[in-house]
Amino acid sequence: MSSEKSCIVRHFNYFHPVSDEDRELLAQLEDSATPVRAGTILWEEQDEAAEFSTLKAGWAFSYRNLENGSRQILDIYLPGDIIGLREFAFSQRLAGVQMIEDGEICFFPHRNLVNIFHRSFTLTSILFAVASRQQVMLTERLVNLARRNARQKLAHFLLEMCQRLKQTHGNGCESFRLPLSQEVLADLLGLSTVHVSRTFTALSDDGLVFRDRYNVKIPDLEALKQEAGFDDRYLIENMRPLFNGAKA
Amino acid sequence: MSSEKSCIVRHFNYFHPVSDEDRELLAQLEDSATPVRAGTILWEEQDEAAEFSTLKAGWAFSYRNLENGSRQILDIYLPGDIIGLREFAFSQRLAGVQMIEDGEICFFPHRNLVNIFHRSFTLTSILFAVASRQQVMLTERLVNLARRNARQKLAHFLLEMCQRLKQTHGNGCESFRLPLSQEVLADLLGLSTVHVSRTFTALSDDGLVFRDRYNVKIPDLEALKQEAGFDDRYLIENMRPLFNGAKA
DNA sequence: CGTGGGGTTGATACTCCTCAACCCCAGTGG
DNA sequence: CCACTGGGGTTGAGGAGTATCAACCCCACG
Repeated sequence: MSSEKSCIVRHFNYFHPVSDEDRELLAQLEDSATPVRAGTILWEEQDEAAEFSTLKAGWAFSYRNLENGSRQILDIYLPGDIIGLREFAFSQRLAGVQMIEDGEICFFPHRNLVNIFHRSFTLTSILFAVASRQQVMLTERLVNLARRNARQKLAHFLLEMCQRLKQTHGNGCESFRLPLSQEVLADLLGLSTVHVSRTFTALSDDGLVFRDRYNVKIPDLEALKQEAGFDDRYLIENMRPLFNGAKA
Repeated sequence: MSSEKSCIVRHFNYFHPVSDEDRELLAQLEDSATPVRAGTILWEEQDEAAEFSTLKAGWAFSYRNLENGSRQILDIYLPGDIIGLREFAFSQRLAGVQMIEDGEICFFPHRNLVNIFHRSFTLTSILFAVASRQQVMLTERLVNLARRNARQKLAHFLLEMCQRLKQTHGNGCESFRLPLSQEVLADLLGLSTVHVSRTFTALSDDGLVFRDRYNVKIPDLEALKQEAGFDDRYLIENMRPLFNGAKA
């Protein structure tokens, strides 16, 4: 299971078991994994968009550069995540993607996606679920950016990350590694780096979050959830009922 | 074409021509249109999610209510739009939906979506494209909320709406109807109603936007696009290349 | 003719930004 | 082994942008 041939299967299995046949189909359609160094830009805005990719190892993020020189980070991608589904209906990239750490990625041409639609009902449903989940996460981030103050934004983001890490890598939330500089956090949360720093010290003064380099400690999870207005339901999808009722 | 039997086909045709066979399939799977009054709540957060719906007539919006009493509006839906795709992988609604004006909607059970995956490759691809487009629009709104000031937020939103209206209903942008109160605009843009009012008067003083009740006039489109940092590429999807290359 | 929803305007307060100085530390070359 | 350098982070002072509260206006509607 850990040395899975396909990049994507591990991620898919989280949604629904993948048959051997489907597993074979996936392996056949995706390109082989290639290593990428930290800082590498996988693609930039306005590049041609003809494939998506899956992260086999390492972290990455997608971003938009604005007219005024600022940058908005849109997603953080963890190992197993699918990158670039967004542009399926477009011929150009609408956001750039950059590696945060060394890693490995597989490319998967859009036209092969269409092959999946032809050949596997299960994989199609899973892909749709992945897109659905991404949209829901985006929605939650939108609310976070629009309606919460710096303290809540930061707390909410940390909780989202530790929940995601828990789901896919089994870490706990009390203490986890978060290899993001305060600049990245600022661009992610729509804040200045200065204010991110201040917010961390404020949260630390209140005993809610302790950050040392890339290590984050959350001693009282419930207290922080309260502070952030965090409700993890948006990260807990469940598509089994759909499958159960629909085979007929 | 205007008196289309299916709610959804008109929307789909915008992405790719729909065959008679597919047209029949859709008609068969969706429930019949039912009229709904302005203000009706189609569903609320945490309701069971087992279907999505298509707007045949009227405007609607989706929203999230926050702990602190504020409300964030997530999307504005126009006639022809699909509502609730977001929750495909979830068993609960994550956002409520309310009608802005009298209209008509069709419901479409999730499990029928799965039937489409089984039976029509073209419709599956279009559905995926619709999800893709929705995600892209959400992304652009996220950037708008996170990185722009009130003036730009409002300008950007007005431009997005008039572009969408142009695409689906053939209006021009110089003058169009926008049946949204300043309270709705505030909840949409993450502002207070007071500041929305001030921003309108500021834009009007500068000759960029004139609003009278629900009518909006934009005398100089280019000037406003400049002001807002608006680039319409995110609204102009194009999935034809995909189809052309993938049939084999 | 009163009532209420929607919008405008003014005064004040708070959140977060910007600029600038400074610190810490790891890596590099002499 | 030490001095230099640069990236990342912290702290302070001042200012921009937007929120909040409150009063008021307008007008459609019963």
